[in-house]
Amino acid sequence: MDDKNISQAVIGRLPRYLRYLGELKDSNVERVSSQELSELMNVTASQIRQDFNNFGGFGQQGYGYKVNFLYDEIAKILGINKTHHLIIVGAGNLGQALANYMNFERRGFHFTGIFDSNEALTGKKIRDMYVQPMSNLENFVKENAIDIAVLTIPKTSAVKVAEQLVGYGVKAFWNFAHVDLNVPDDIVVENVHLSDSLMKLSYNITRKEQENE
Amino acid sequence: MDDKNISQAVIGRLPRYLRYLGELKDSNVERVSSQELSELMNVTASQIRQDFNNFGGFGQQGYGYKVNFLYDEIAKILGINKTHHLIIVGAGNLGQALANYMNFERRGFHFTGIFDSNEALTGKKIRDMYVQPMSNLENFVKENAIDIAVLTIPKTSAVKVAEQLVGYGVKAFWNFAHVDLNVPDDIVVENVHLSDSLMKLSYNITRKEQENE
DNA sequence: GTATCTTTGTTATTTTCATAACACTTTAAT
DNA sequence: ATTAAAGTGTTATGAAAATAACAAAGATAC
Repeated sequence: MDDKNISQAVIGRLPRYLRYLGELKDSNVERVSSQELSELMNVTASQIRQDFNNFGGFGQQGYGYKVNFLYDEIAKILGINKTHHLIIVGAGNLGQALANYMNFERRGFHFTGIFDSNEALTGKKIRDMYVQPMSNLENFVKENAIDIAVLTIPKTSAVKVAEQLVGYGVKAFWNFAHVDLNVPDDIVVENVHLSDSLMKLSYNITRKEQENE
Repeated sequence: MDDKNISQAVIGRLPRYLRYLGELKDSNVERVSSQELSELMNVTASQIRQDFNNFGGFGQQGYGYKVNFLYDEIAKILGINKTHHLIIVGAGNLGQALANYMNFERRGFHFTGIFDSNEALTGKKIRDMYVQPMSNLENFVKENAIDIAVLTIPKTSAVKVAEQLVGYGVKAFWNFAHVDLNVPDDIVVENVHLSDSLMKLSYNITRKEQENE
């Protein structure tokens, strides 16, 4: 498994492969060819083989891929096995929803705390956890070796809070705030800009409408 | 504004341009060059000029771009001015959060209804709206000319519900269900697969960790 | 066991996307 | 007015990504 430098385009496709492989697994399918998978997923077989080969090739010529093995390998690449400690910063609508909705534990993320600057929320029970005030943040992050922060706070405070969290030792952000974080290069940021996504939808609707004229 | 065939790569960058231009606007900046914008946004000036030129070019040589004008043009391209009618299907954690959190109205989306198959939720007040049972769906969509459905239901029901909604006249989906919808080509789908995003984060953390060894 | 078929891994080609280069236009300075 | 500087639109080049092609490996059938 040589990890030279895989493009984010490839990485972005891995979770989808994993999803389909999981379904095959659940249906007790033992083997699958790139051809079959390509028809199922609506991508080219060539791309599938290229993608897998970035990591060394998981198949057997003349046979195909063993579903279980392939699934496990991709899961490993994605780091699903590794354990990380995660907090949610911002216990508003979205923060609460993610706390309840995402199954962090099942994905190897230990969800250990949720914080909000609005002290009216302090102590509110969410899932099996109590909202903490921001004044607890520094100690909590340091003591619990938190490496991931989910940012569900307004953009006005996101940049500053992210900088603070980096200072406390956080290594990665799942950023829902609608702003670009200002963090060092060795910090990982995955942005989820929902309003950007909605605008793309808007564009594509408009385009389709124009096409049908 | 000739609309030959703009790549989704370009479209995907437009919302970010819009965001930065909005900030410049708010700071009463009147003009901006591709060079300045490139430094601000951390992209190449060349890419900015190329992107804008897909739509005909909005600047003046030797001067740059007028911030207000450019902002409005990009907003127009993204179809922010158009009005659409939108419902949320699935009033669970995520559905409720989006109802409260997204400012649909400000983006030209008329949010007109929210539905859930769990009848215990029927009548629950969310924002200024009451959760409706799925049995209302068909009539509501047809009578209110709903063109967008936000899907925040489990993947087990998403595919079927989407097919039904297409039958009722829905033209676009903002899909949060972790599954690929099966809809005709003329239907627009924008997927937000949060767990995929989380896996990408996971991968990149693992990668950074390995680099630092 | 041999021959045929399947299907991968990998190399070659094509297409798409990003960057660089530059001619031409406008602005600004003297 | 003339010249220099700034900065776009656009063309040319380079890089990256996707697809196609194919040889080698293994599976299957007889």
